[in-house]
Amino acid sequence: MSEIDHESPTPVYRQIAALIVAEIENGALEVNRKIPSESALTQRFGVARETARNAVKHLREEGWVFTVPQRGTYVADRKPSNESAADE
Amino acid sequence: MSEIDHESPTPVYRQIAALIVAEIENGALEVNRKIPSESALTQRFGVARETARNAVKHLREEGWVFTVPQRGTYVADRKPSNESAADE
DNA sequence: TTATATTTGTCCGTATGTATG
DNA sequence: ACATACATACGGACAAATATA
Repeated sequence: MSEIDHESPTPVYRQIAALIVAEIENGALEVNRKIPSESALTQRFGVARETARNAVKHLREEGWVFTVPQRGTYVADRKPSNESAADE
Repeated sequence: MSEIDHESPTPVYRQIAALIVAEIENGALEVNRKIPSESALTQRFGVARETARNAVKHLREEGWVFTVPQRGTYVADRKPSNESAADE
């Protein structure tokens, strides 16, 4: 029951990115919390890993998340913060 | 089984365009859905690719479809709509 | 130390579809 | 009808760092 429409003019990776943004905005994904891993997104949306990576890359470029190599990708805080965070 | 008449005074690309318009109007091709690719039209109507491209171009100019670079050509919506679009 | 699992990083190749010459 | 280029999407593979056992 993927929410992904492969026939849409909107690229699949953009659709996934939009869904994640929605979860960030509605609070399902909190600041400094990990978002689902690439392989998790791959399974959840039934897409190739490259597509999941592309979605995350897009979110990164738009400032929604930041990625820590070999650790994961976390929801970015747009507001000033005094703590490092991103540990778990 | 091509519905194309090469002897007709109507250019082949216009005939193809008309057939696609008919499919849009009878609902076979829905709004925001992809229309057949250029190569698909090429095979289906047994014409050169340039001819297929020309048909699509004609449809675009008449507002029946819109093309998203590197993605495909889609049936346009003539009515005002607050498209979900999947954000930005 | 070793082993395993997870996660991101980085390559390879293939296919489709459009854009252009 | 040909070739090239680019964006998107899929599939696979291996490496490196991290975490746990």
